Amino acid sequence: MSNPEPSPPSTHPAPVFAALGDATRLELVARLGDGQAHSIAQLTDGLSLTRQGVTKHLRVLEQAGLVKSSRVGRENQFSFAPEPIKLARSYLDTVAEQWDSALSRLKAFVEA
Amino acid sequence: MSNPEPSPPSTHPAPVFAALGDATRLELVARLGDGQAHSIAQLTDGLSLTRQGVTKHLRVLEQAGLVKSSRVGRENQFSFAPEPIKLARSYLDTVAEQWDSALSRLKAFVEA
DNA sequence: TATAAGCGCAACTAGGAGGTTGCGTTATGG
DNA sequence: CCATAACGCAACCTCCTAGTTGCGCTTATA
Repeated sequence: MSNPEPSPPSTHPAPVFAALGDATRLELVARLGDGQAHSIAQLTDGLSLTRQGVTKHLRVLEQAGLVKSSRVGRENQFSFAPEPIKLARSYLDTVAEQWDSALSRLKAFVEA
Repeated sequence: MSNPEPSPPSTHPAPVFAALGDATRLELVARLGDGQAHSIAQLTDGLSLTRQGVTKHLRVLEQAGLVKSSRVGRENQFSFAPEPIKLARSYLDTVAEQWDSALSRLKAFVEA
């Protein structure tokens, strides 16, 4: 770990959605949403998969920019990073807005 | 098609995110966001993959509830369905809010 | 009534995702 | 200084995904 392609901020939301498209990773994100840093062992606890499995998920989250890691002592501390969440949210906002305005245009056309 | 597991509304956002986690499917969603119904052949046009490939993607979107289909004549008309988008958005809002409140609690703690 | 458009189904392939195990390395702590 | 906790790396496995092709069925249309 510690260098799984820091990957530029990536303006494309698909990888972010893909990273969020897994129940285990959503659970990890939820746990990291407490603002605290957690070690891999901590995050593994309670999840029914091995530490290496968790590590792989964290790597995916990190490549999507949703998580940042820093080695402290013998532990690898992971913490949440909110930027991609905002990106994803604004994308969904765009889609919803496009949909709404398309609908009202259609409605106006029908009523005309 | 016509019956690829209508799948109950599904309150879990992971499948929705997974469906959105693909550039081709995001493109399809964007095209369907115009509020119009489009046939598979229409949606295939301009995408560099076969009709069957597009069909598979549409099936994924349909299982996630993001798209609805109805056979009309010899065409299968697909249209956008906004509910899962709202679900995903509210989930992202929850995460962001959890993050913000956790941060302000930490800040208050430090300043105390 | 042929022909063509639009589709569904099934089989197949290559590659990636999720998951495991085994083993070696580096820090902590008694 | 030695045991152990926390990792990283690599190999491996299974299953799903994205994509293709071939074929046959149904619906429009010239």
